[in-house]
Amino acid sequence: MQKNLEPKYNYHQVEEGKYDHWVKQGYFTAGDKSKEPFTIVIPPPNVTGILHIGHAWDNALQDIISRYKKMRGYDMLYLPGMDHAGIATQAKVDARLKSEGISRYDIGREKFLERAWEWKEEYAATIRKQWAKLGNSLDYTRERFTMDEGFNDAVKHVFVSLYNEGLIYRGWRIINWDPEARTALSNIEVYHQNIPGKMYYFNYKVVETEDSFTVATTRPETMFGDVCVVVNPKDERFTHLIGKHAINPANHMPLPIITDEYVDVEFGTGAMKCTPAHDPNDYQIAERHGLEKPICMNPDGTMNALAGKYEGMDRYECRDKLTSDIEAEGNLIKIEDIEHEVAHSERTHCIVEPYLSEQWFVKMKPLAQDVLDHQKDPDQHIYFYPERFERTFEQWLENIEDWCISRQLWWGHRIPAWYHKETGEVYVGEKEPEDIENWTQDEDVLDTWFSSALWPFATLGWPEDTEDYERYYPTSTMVTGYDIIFFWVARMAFQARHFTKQRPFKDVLIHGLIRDAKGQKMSKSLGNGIDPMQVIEDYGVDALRFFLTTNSTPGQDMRYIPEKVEASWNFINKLWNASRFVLLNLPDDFDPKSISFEDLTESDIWILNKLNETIAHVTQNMEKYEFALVGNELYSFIWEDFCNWYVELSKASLNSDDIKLQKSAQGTLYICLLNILKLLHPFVPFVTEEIYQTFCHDQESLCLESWPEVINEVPQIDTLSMDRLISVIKKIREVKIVSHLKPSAPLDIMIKDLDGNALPVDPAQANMLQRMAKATWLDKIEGDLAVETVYAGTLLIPSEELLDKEAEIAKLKQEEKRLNGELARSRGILNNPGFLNKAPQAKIDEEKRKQSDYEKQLSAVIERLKMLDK
RNA sequence: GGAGGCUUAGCUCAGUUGGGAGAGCGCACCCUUCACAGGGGUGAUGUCGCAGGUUCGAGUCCUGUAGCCUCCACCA
Repeated sequence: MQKNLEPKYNYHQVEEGKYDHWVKQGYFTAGDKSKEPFTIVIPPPNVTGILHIGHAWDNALQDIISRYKKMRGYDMLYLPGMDHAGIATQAKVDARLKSEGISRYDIGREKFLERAWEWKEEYAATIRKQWAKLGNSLDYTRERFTMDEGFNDAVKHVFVSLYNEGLIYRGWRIINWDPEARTALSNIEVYHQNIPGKMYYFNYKVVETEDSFTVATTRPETMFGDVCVVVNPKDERFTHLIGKHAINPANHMPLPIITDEYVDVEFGTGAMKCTPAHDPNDYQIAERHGLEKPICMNPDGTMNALAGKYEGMDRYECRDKLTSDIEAEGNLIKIEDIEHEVAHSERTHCIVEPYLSEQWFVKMKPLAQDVLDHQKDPDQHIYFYPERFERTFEQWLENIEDWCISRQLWWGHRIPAWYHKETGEVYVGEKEPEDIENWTQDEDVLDTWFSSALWPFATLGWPEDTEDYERYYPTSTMVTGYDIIFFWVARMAFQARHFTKQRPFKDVLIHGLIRDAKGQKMSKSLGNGIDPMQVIEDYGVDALRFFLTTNSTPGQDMRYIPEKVEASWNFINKLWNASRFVLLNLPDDFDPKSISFEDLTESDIWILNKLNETIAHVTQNMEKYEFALVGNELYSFIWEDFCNWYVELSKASLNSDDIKLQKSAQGTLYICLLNILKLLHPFVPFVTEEIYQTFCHDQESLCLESWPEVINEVPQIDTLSMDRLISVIKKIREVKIVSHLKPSAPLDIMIKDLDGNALPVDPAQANMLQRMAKATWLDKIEGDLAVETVYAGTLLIPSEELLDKEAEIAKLKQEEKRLNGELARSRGILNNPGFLNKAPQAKIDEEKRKQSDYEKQLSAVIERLKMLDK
């Protein structure tokens, strides 16, 4: 059944058709009840567009864990799905409508939603294609969407329950208002950016006296919503004015002058204007003093009737006009250029307006506290990798404020609240009121993250008590970026805690952001984004996956560097060629069952021990999500130990006439390759499957193989003698270069230990020396091309005729210097009573051995130098 | 104003309980029958940001400090 691999690694050909086949065969479908479940839910991508390279990274990590766990014998569920992404998708659909010359208001809510669903279907199809390209081992029989029927029920259930428990309420609060999207935002949907601005100083005249004083503001347009002027009660500069009134320079209305501890005497002029409807601090002051909270702006950021002649003007236009009008009246004192932190909308990037409005909120303190309390329970603790993000997570929960969950959008879960048309009574329920004609439903929808927060359990059928929910929940590992710990991870944590009484996942593996080669964040405006589909086109998906998952440590950002993707490609190419070598050297009737561990050569045993070591280390690090370490170890085992050493060494056996030698090399090559394929499969599933299919295999697919375990039949050896051989070979190569000999020039050698005794070389070793270094072993030095090597040291002595004397002396001097340095260090330690008293005995012995080796090597070097001096 | 990360070879980064500084790429020189020239071989290159401390011993632990970066935070 055996066939050979194509001479060239062609990733297009290798990847072709495999994924569809895997899906069709049901390899990714969970449900084997005989096994223990392991669950990963995909962080649902937004249906706003296509996947970017950050998704490719995120998914590659999940897929590696999934494939690994499946091989480890788990009933693996990797659950796919997508997020409706309320505000983002609505903006995209709006833009599409705009390109057709219409607005959503022209077509109305129903029609708009139809268009949004069209959009969703279109992009969902694209995303599925991209998942396929990436090779994600997703169970499509369980795919979910945050607005599918079951999910809608879950959302309603959660909303109604929290409302009935008093954990959701509706009220007037200062919220972040996005005037462009015309919706409320939660605190974490805004970001603060330091931008240049101006501080305006205005003259306020006092009504009752001839006094006047200065008030500073950055937002003059809000002066139409001012209700008072506030000073600190302890501020003696203003004591005589307290209780009097000042004229608002904007509208000439008198404002009471009051006191409040909040005012900072040091800041500004010490006198602060108070706009309760447009500033959260001012709102607090107004609450304390029982003041009105007039709103002076419209939802679109224009001024309302309160602004008088400025009504209808944009907020910034009003700011300028008003300022010049005040200046004309002689009440502008100065304008200062300043830099300040201003809140911007994450979505539209416009400046967010603190705005008094009636919204729905989740009362967060008790929910957050519940999570924090359970972090103390090891069985309910959510473990972050790396651990430091636990602090980020917990500190955020400790300082949490109520969550504004209503959004003035159409695309999303409509709030299940109705208002009675006559009585104004509020009804909240999963089903609409029976006498629906008397009620009006709340126009708003819920924050997207309100539904995303239910993802790990609602996707499994909750609130129904389904079989999947019973079996696969709580989930095992969540993989996501540090940028959405607050948006998503924390919210899943408290919703899960509250509704399922469990943590939503045991582990959270955090990764960073992927940046461009210069370290800049990828963004549309910079045009420095990398399309993963293009990378796959250029290098193949396996190279992309290997690059993405082995080049960074957990939680750390990574740069996209094309040369590193190329390096990954080269590695895969190396694997391909090594596999070709193995296949070319296995006989047609090769039977893995005939492999015997009885007649292995020293080099066979050496590489199999290396393999065992690799299996053990890789498995340990896979469990710790240390994929970069795994990558490094596999890379050096495969390229260095297996390809550069063992494959070359094996040629001696393969080409010999001894059937036993041939067989043991063949068996060893087979075992190594099979295990290499298994170890690499989670990282590079396509190429490993292609190779696996090409030679004798037990399973119909590598996807069904089990993870390698340490092979106990391999004889344990001290690898010292192979290491000795390797160091001798390296030395011979070195002396040939120093002596300007061709690598292929034959050389006779004698090997001595440090005490000058000739070491025996067995026929196998002689064979290897012949093969790897074109050297033969001699009983004694004779002829022109003879060298002797001193093992365990680094000295290799070519005969005089061979060598470049100058170069040899220079090299020996350098060696002498190094050895003296090492000896000084070694003696220093061994003369230190502290070391002798406190260090472990093994360390002391090791150091003594080193010292004696150094001494022997040094005397050999010195002796050699003396000889050359003659 | 809080919190965290980074600083190791020319570049990008590893370095898992403290015990002789690593990889990839790049660089120099050599090598094309025998899996692979997108390959093989040999080699050069580091005051591990700086200063203290703990320790017999610190790239690794502690304290301080500089530079770069990120997150959180309501200062008019």
